[in-house]
Amino acid sequence: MGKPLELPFDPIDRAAQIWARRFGPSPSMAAVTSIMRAQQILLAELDALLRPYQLTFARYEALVLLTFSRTGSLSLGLIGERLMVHPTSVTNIIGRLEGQQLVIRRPNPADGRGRLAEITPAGRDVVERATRDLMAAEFGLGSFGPGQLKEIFDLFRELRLAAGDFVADET
Amino acid sequence: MGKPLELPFDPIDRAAQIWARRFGPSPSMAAVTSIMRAQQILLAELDALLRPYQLTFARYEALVLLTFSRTGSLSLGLIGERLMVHPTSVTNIIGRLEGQQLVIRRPNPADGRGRLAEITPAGRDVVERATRDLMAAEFGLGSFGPGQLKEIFDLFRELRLAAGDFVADET
DNA sequence: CCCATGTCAGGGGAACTGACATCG
DNA sequence: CCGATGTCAGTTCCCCTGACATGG
Repeated sequence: MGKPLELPFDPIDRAAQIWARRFGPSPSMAAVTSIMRAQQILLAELDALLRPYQLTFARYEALVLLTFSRTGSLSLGLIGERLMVHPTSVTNIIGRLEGQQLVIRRPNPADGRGRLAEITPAGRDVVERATRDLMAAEFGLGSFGPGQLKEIFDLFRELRLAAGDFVADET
Repeated sequence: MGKPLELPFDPIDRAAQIWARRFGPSPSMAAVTSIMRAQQILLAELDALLRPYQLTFARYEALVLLTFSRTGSLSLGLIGERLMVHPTSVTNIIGRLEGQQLVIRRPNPADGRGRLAEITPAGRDVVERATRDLMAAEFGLGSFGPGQLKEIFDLFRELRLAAGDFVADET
């Protein structure tokens, strides 16, 4: 994780002030910068928590998704769709998980072109333990209360909706 | 940018529901996943806006920081501190900007070990034009109102503070 | 001598493009 | 034949570790 810098001021807030004098106020600029930094902090923390299991957050997400399926197996295309990652990234992620024996690739009986990724018992075990650690660490969001967490989710749900990730259904 | 998937449901929300049945409710999980996705969407959009100028967001930030300094030049160490990036990443970023003639490296008169990165007129010109584009696009956050932007900033300011990026001073 | 600054080499991980074999 | 599914090769990018030369 990025070492504590302990600057005597908020660098993003300071940049926003100079920015306002130079280009005019732009609340979006401060907001987007803080989102970038927050993601960086969180990803570093999650990856550190997952390192003992030789997992990255992306690979962890794929494993969890597999445990959610009834048969423990999903086609690669569907995995990419749910996790919103590029097809070649799915190939890469599943390939690494297979190398770790946490997943095996099987032909898709329902479609000769496709292949299924199936989680192994070892994979289930790793998910179980890693999940315990992540939940204990509150996914790096321990500084927030339940209300704030919902606030974050709701705010970004709008953004994801506007970006076309999904179409609205539930209110 | 990731093509619009247009799923008929919110994949993160669905995962959160299954998660709750499996491991118990974890609002942090849904929140952190949505932050990751939001950052991915925003970064893709910013990079697309900056592509005509051959810039990434990281390089753009460095250029902007240089325009903020009185002399148009800063030591590499200070750049890394303000942008919160690793020293070797600073070397890389400045090296690329130098290759694009947007920056030049000069010896630091105040410290024989150090070097200054100084923005060139071409660099200032690119910042000017890129900034116009980014502001017109509201940094990808056009779906938010001013109140929501401040909300985002304030929420993540807490997180950055907790992570030790800086120490509180201003209210 | 110790430490700070910056550089280089190298590895890991992820994203994307383009091309391709395979099969529906 | 057209199109979807995965894969592979190759590129870019960012992050980090370790080693190092240089100078305070």
